[in-house]
Formats: sequence, C-alpha cells, structure tokens
Amino acid sequence: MAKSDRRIKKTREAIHQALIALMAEKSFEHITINHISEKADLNRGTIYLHFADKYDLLDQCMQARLDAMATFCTLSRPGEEDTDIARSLLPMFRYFEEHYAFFSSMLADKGITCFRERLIHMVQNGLIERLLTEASNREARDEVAVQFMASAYVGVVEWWIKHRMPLSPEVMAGKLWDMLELHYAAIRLSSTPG
Amino acid sequence: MAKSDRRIKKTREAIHQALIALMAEKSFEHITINHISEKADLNRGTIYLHFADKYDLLDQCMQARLDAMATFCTLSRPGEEDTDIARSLLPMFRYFEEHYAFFSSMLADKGITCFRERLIHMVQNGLIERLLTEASNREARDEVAVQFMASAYVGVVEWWIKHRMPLSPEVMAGKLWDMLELHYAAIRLSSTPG
DNA sequence: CAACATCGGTTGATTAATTAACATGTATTG
DNA sequence: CAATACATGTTAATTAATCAACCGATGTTG
Repeated sequence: MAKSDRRIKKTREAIHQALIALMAEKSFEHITINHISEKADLNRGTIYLHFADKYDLLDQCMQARLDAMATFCTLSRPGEEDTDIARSLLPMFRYFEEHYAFFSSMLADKGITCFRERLIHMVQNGLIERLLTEASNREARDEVAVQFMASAYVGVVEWWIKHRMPLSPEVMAGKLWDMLELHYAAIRLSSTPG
Repeated sequence: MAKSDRRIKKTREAIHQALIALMAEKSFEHITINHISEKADLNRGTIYLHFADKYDLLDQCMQARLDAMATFCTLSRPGEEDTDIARSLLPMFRYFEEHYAFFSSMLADKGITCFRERLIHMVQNGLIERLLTEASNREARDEVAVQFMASAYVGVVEWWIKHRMPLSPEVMAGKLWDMLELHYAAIRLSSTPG
C-alpha cells in the first residue's frame, strides 16, 4: 500500500466514485473500463496502475466502503469499552443512508453475489460476536446463533435499502435493536435455565 | 495556457474551489496560501506552479467565473441572431443562483473592489451594447446610456444576491427585463421624436 | 531580548498521471 | 467474407504534482 501521496488517494477515490456512479446507471457487466475512465476524467491507463481489471476494482471498492463503514461505526461511538452494539446500529443506518447509491446498486445488481456475504461476515465479526461473547457466556458461543442473528440483521438492512429507506435510521436502529435484544434474551434463557 | 492535460485543469479548479470555500468563511485578506493548499488538498508548492500569489489567484478565479457565466448565457440561448438579451437574463440569474456562494463572497468582501467593475464591464460589452446598437440606432450610440443601463442592471443583480435571492430567477429576469425595455423605449422616443 | 511559530516564495529529487501509441480479441455490419 | 468499430491490456516518453527541505520576513510570547 503506497501511502502518503495525495495523488494516489485522489485517483483511487475518483475511480471508485466513477464506478459507483455508473452502477446507478447500468449493470456492472455492461460497464467498461472506458466508461470508468471517462466518468472519472482519467486516462484509461491510469486505472491499470491501480487495478488489475474491473473485477479487482469492484472488489477493492466494496472492501473500501465496508471498511469505512466499520470505522465510521466504531469512531462515532463515545462509550468505549461498553461492547454495546446498540450504539453502533444508528451510525450504521446513517452510513447506509449517506451512501445509499452505493449500497443500493450493490444489492440490486444481479451479477454481484459476494457483497451480501461480505456484509454478513462483517456484521458477524464486528457486531454480533461482541454481543454473544460477553463475559457471561464467552466460552459457550454458539456459531449457529451467530449465523442466525447476522443473517437476520443483514436481511433487515437489505429490506430497508431495497425499499428505498421508507423508515428513518432512528426507527430502523430501534426496531432492529429490539429484535436482536429479544432474541438474545431468549438465548440466555434457554442456555442457562432456572 | 498549457492545455490538454487533465491534471492542470483539475488542479486549477481545486484551487479555485478552495478559495471560494474559504471566502465563505473569512475575508480574503485573512486567507493564506497554507489555508488554500490544505482546503484543496494540494501541496503548497503546487499553487505557485499556477499562480504568482493569492491576488493573482483571486484575479484568475474571478475571470474564470465571469467567462463561464458569459458562455453559459450565450450557450443556453437557442435563438441565435436575435440580439435579444431577454433570453440571456434568465440563464444569467440561474447561473448566479447556481454559484451563489462565489458571487455572494465576492460582493460581500470589503477588500475586493474590482469585481463589481468587472461585472459591469461584462454586462456592458456582452448585453447592453447589443440592445443599444440595433440596426435602427447603430450610429447614434450613447455611451452614457450604456453606462446608465449597465449600472442599473448590475445594481439589481447585486441587490438580489446580497439579499440572499428573495425572488426566483424567473421573477427577477422578468422584472429586470421590463425595466430595461421600459428605459429602452424611452430612449428611442426621446432620440427620434415624432 | 531571545525563542518560537508562521507565512511567503523557491528549489531539487522523486513519483504519479498523461498522452499516444501499440497488439490482441470480439462483436457488428454491409 | 471483409471492413468497421470498440474494448482490453501494455508500453515509452513526457509532464505535472508531490514531498521535504530551504531562506527571509514578520510577529508573538515568555
């Protein structure tokens, strides 16, 4: 990762933004390197200085957005060691709202299958596991329960984005948190009876 | 004018936009080259590759906006040889509305005196003279009348911008055109009596 | 007064982006 | 089929932007 040169950051971001903009117009398979270079106002060869092909570009673009989302969620949480994912939900929905064009394209494009899996994976590692590995039940983590909650989580997010965000981030964060908490309480009850 | 390299255009535009953004925050005299380079996300030395100092930058920035405004007004006029400035008024007000931040800063900053003069000069050359030099009275142009109408024109624009655009571009274009036409008719009557 | 900070302007070495060509493949079309 | 038009990668030479210094001036602060 060559760092500390503004040109690299600007160029990569311009290419990313061009791809995102084009994906709002047409499907990923119909987008060409020429289109991207024209939209980004860059020489076509410049793209190959940073990306092997358009699939590599899509891969890096996805990962960059997901990483940015993750840092955005953790950074905008004042309570540090709370391991409270409730505070992460609202920033996450706000991030989705802010980058609606990107996530909507990613979820709508039939040719892109890995994005949803990545999102689930990120939710698993970053959020759900924190909840299920609290001090009380750190040793008794249930992989199936993690998968269950992460899938439900992402499913709700997907519904919200595909339906053009009919509810506010605040309402969505509240609803999702209520359901997660409800299920979490049920897990605790069933695993430690009496 | 070194042309045909995208980097030059992008860099110059980034510096221009940084200056415009900073002028919305503080007066021109309090803006430093450091501020501009930080806001534009450029190396400080890069600015000196394009501009002698911040005054040269302001000069070029002003001229670029005024030139863009002129071409925008003429380009968005379908009727070619009509010499009808009425069609230019609405695009002009729309251009002002679009670049409100820039023009508002330029007119508000006490340290900038040449901008209003340039605007008047542009209105004179580009618009008013067309009106007053029609076939009927091409030889009998009145310099005082030109100055009169151009000043009135710019004064109306200045009022509109300084008052935060309280009326729509359509209404403003209509009002200004009515007043110009009224005065023009009066001139014709007084110069060719009977 | 001396130490310190900041800005303006310049410079040299380095790195990235640009242009304009390649060669190749793949459709489309007359 | 031949011609045409694009799209994909790659390349060499050129140019622009970057970084990290430098210097002198100016101004602040202890």
